Amino acid sequence: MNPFVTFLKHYIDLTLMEIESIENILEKKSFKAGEIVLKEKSICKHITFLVYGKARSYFINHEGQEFTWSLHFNDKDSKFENYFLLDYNSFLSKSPTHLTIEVIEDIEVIMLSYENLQNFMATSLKIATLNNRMSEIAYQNVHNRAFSLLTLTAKERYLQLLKEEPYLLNKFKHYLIASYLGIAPQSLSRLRNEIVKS
Amino acid sequence: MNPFVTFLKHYIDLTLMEIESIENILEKKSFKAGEIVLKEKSICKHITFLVYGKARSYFINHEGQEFTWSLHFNDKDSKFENYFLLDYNSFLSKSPTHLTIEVIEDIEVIMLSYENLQNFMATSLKIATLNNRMSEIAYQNVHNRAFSLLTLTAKERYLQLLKEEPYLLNKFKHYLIASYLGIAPQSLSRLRNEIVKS
DNA sequence: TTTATTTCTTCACAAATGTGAATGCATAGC
DNA sequence: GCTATGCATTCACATTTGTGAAGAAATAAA
Repeated sequence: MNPFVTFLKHYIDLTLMEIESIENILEKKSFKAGEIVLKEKSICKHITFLVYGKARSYFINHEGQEFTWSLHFNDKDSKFENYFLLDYNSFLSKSPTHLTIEVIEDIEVIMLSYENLQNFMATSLKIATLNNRMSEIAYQNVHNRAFSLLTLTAKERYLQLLKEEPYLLNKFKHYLIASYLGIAPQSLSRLRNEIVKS
Repeated sequence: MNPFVTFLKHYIDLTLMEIESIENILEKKSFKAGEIVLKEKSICKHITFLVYGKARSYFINHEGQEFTWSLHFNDKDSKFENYFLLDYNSFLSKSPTHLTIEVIEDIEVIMLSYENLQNFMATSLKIATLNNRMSEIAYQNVHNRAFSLLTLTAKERYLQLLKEEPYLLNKFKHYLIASYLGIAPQSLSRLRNEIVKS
């Protein structure tokens, strides 16, 4: 079965007919390391589900500094947000995205276009509910992210990461982890050093 | 007409019958300055629409420090998030909230319970779509908040506030603005001073 | 108006984080 | 096994932001 459909079935019961309809509108695609899946200022027109490989999304500020928004991979540790290569904001409002999504290790993805999703939702309340549920989960993720950034120091954010997604440290370069935490790589080194000593 | 219904009509067309059904499940309520509308660790069971007055939601960390999550009021300048006194996160997942919502100036609100909303959505695709749309907007707000916190310095966040919601400075005490920006009141003073001089 | 209370600002100093350079370490390619 | 390259760490120093205390300004109370 299509891996994206398998994923969906964790969230909703689907009949065989529904599964077939969904599979008909999904598109499989591959990207090589270094390729750009979504480009800043473009409009995010697909929900892109990651089947294997690694990617990251990042934001570039006016000084050219990069800030990692999320890290993507698909394995037993993956959380909801790790599977999806998209800017929900741009996708929903058709506004130009601030994010760039870049492939770190060759990936295979399954894409679902905005139009196909809308058409499909119009025919099925069940799918509309699923979409609802997915945007709720996306909401909770970004809510937690904002909370951490507002209320925690860099050290506390690193300790939180150690506790809640320690596997990231093996999967991604430390300078990406640092950028994900919103700090300089040197600061991450310093924090790691302090924590080992204490 | 019920002010909440008036608000909803900016987002969706409603028949007279739908309006009547909605008005039947809405509840008007008042709170005095200093009262708590939503308490930390409780579950947020209502969408609470602010008709008049002022309130704020905040988070308390393990050291007792308060961080203002949002500021609430209802006038010509209000943005979507200013109208609603709720923790969408807790509301959607029925998890205990980390937020406290406190009245700053006597308020009147209109409350819609989770159960009533669910029942209503089940009978009307239109309302389900509206709910969808509202959670999308909520998503975009929190996304922007997280983006600012990740990529901007305190000074840049203050300049952004000056540009995008300058009216907050007249409506709320500066120590609340500071806490909303995630900085100490003294740091806000310093930034204001620097900006005047430059 | 006078006084009391709260908020805002300023200052000096402390703590956290950023920055650039130097070094060490690991890995890939030769 | 050797070398080149990229990454991680460490250090010294700069910058930003936090903190506590004091005074000024605004607001509320008397």
